[in-house]
Amino acid sequence: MAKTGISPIRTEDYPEWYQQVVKAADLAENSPVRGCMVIKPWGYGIWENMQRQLDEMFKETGHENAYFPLFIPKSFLEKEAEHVEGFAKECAVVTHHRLEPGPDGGLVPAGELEEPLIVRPTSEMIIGSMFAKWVQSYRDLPLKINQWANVVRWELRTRLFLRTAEFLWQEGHTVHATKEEALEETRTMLDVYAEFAENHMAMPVIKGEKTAGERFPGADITYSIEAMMQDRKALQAGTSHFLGQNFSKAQEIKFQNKDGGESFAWTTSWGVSTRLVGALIMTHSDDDGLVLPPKLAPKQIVILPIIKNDEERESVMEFCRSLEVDLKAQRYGEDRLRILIDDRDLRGGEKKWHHVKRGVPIRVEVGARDIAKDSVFVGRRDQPKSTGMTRADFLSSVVGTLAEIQQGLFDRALAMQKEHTKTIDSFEEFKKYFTPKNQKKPGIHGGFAECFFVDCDEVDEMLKPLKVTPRCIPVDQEEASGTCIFTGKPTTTKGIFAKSY
RNA sequence: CGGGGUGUAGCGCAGUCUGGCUAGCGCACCUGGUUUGGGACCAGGGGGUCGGAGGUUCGAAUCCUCUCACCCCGACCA
Repeated sequence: MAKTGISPIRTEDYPEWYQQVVKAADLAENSPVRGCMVIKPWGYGIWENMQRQLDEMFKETGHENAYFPLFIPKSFLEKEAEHVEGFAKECAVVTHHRLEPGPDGGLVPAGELEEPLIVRPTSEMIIGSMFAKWVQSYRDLPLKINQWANVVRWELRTRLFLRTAEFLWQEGHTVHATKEEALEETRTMLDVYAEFAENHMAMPVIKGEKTAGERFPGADITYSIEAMMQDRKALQAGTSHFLGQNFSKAQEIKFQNKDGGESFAWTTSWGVSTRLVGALIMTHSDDDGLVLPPKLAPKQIVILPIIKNDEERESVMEFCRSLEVDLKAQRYGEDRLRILIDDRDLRGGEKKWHHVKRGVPIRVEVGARDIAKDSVFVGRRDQPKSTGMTRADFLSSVVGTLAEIQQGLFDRALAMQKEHTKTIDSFEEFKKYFTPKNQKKPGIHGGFAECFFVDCDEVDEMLKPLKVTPRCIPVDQEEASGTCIFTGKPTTTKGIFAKSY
């Protein structure tokens, strides 16, 4: 049997496979602080590419970046009732501002704060308080702000990238004069996220509206993009909220309109987080480790010099450096090609596996034999075999190859999503779909179920024992009517159901 | 926060039930050599006081008490 880069493999133990991929690819590790992770250079490099590409899309849709404080006065959070209820249980609270030597050595908190500060779990309240000052007239609208920040949600159970107590994200916050405009903004940003997921991450997603039970605390409408991971579970990869006037009323974000009257504004918020890195891992990676879509790979091509002895060292390195120069002169998408020459003093096989496990899309091996023929030996992460080709052919085809890999990853993921999405018309069939064959060792089962349903508490209760949740009500669906498979009531709503992260 | 489990070298583990040689093994690491188009081999070497505190004992990784951390399953969640 062929040796795999990762053990266990996906079908043996998916959660453990995930952890091993993160480790083998050197993306992140647990920190001394419970639930918090250290993002290592290779993992952070992926995030930086996501940031840069998303940021550009935000700017193109008329947003500006700003930065607001990490701390939120407790009283601010208390203003919007649903919002408080949603986040209160997972807030980190700062109550002191000084440490003093204690009686038994060590340090003890001193200087109690008059009002405790909350470490932001999200910034609607602190940003809204500033927006209230910034918005006076209809001429100040729309106000479209984004911030790149860290937030803290004191989760009980964490997993690297997928759910950590502290995570990095962007949060967009906008203010509009009319409901229609705010709704349009909410949907525009949902489209931006879907576009980023599909065209940059090569991850197919379903755009849809959240059910009442899954809505953001304080929102009137929450939209999300949902992706299928390789274990067929759903991952919410981004959300866009229409907040109605709930927050503007709680925070007095109001403006004078054209006829001199005063109106409450309409607000939105939307965000994606470092969870996307987790999504990327679980969408594309295989039993040999990480597989990266070229658009997001920190290095798209690694050049591996094969040096047998000191005599040939200089000529091989010379060839590699000139290859690097010629590659860097080319662009894939907006970016110059990102190249690494790995000249570490390691054995060839070991070095190759290092980059396989880290998901580098293309490896180029260059030894004296290749140089004599003016050729290179090229390996693709998405294919098992390497092939020799002339240096010129490689240089002229490489950008096309990257595009082909990017598209191939998307196609493969889409095929997987389609294969495991099933239309289901009875609760019996639904239960069967989501019940693993072997209860003790569930393994990979189920997928997405597409069903007619009525969004109500009764359905939520029926779903609980199955550990299945409504993921979303897809926005791109044809009008049709049917019967709710849970309640038997007539309905025109179709939803996607799945087990989820 | 409820149920279960685990803490022994950087990582993975054995030893704990039945207390007793200098606390072992694999991988990784360092040195020397042989190798080198593929995740090497041989030899030598460094590194741990057994999660923490207290207790029992002539003697504790091993027994007792307390405590901390992590993992899995629930509940909660981007």
